[in-house]
Amino acid sequence: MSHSLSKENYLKAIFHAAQQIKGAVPTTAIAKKVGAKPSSVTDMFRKLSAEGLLDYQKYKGVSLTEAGNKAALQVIRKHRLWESFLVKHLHFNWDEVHQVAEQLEHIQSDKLTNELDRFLDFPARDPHGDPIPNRAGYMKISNKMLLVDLDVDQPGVCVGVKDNSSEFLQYLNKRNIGLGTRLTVLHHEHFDGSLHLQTDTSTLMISSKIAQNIYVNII
Amino acid sequence: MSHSLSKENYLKAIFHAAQQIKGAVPTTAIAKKVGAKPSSVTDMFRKLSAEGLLDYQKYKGVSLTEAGNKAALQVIRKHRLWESFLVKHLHFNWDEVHQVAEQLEHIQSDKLTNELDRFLDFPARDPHGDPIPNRAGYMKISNKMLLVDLDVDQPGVCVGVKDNSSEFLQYLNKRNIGLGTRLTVLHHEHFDGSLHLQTDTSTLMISSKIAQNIYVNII
DNA sequence: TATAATTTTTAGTCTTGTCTAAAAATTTAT
DNA sequence: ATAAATTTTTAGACAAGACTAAAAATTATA
Repeated sequence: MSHSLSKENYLKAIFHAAQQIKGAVPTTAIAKKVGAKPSSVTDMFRKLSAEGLLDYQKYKGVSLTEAGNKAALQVIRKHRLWESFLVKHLHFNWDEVHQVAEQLEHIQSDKLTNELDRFLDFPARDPHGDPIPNRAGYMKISNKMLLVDLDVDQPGVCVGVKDNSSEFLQYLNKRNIGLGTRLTVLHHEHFDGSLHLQTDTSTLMISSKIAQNIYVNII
Repeated sequence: MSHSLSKENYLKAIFHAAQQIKGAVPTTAIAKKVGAKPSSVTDMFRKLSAEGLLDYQKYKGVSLTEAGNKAALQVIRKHRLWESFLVKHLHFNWDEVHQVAEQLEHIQSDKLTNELDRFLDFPARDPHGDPIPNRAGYMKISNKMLLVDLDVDQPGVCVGVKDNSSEFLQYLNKRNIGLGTRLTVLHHEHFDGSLHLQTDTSTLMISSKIAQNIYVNII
């Protein structure tokens, strides 16, 4: 019932990739996510497939079986709970938690995970706004949209980010954008796609690339 | 500066063994502790020696270098801090923490370790009464003694255990013996070495073997 | 102090997870 | 529809950490 660190990383990567892509997840997509060569990924696809965690068809790609999906969600649950703990109790910033949570997510102890969940008072979301699966593996999907798709003059609130890299998060820190920040798009620049924003405290300009990595909900 | 999980386990095992034995630590002692065959231990001795963490002399055994000692203490620090966290905040009993702490002690993040230490308010001892090294690796040695060596009618207080196995700790739970329990030896049975004890709430009899695994301080 | 018993090391093998280089399949472009 | 480009797989190798079996060194015994 328990999988190696490496296998858990593959399952997690496949889970995340499957949410962005339509059909089966191709070898190269996972190679990029886990930082391995495609040939290594093929090997691992075969192993996980033999364990009943993946459906794998040569040259087509993979998808998670129900068992694989469940395993991936448990890893994601742990990752997000630990991130929450680090920010809430250990003075970590949202741009510092990822690297440590990548380690902590592999600790095997149901009691630890569930007690941590209780200790944090069963948080619904992690410090990046991502939903935390409950102990049954259930995670509600939210109907958030990308800032770049928000209509002009339609007020929104930042509820998450697509890119969790510390570079991106630190950029947002500098611009005073975080979870809960209210934003209104004042103007879309046709020429380069950049956006002029109004926040509660100031106006600012951000590039289209940035706006493609910020999730908002309409208020 | 950072070592593999397996290497950290060897360093820790050597540290603990060195405290019980006089001179160099022999291959077999470590084989037992880490659960590996002596030939594997020899291999690892060589590797750690090449990294400057051990002094190794063929057929003689090993001792920790200053670097090795420091590395071992950092692992022990993390182990004991995590045990403290599990008991204090996550409803773990002292007989349940070891297995999980064995995993958590390998997480690499100085910020995590030091913030955890602060969060716990810089505890001096873990749930078994063992001292926790500070961030500089300094750990004060205590002048505790074994219960079996306590004089008759000399009141003492339980300050730790030598055997951390859950079997032993659960045995103590059943007998209502824990950290802080006050004990007085009423009588030493000559025939089998067993002890008759007086606690605050009752009198009980324990075997010599048990008394050899309980540390006490004189009150 | 020889000889026996034990401990330690050596030599060779295995598994996991990775790699490179080359072959095969698929997709894209002409 | 065929050639070119890309993706994926195969084949063979390697490092870490462990194992078994056998050899060598040490320690204990008679």
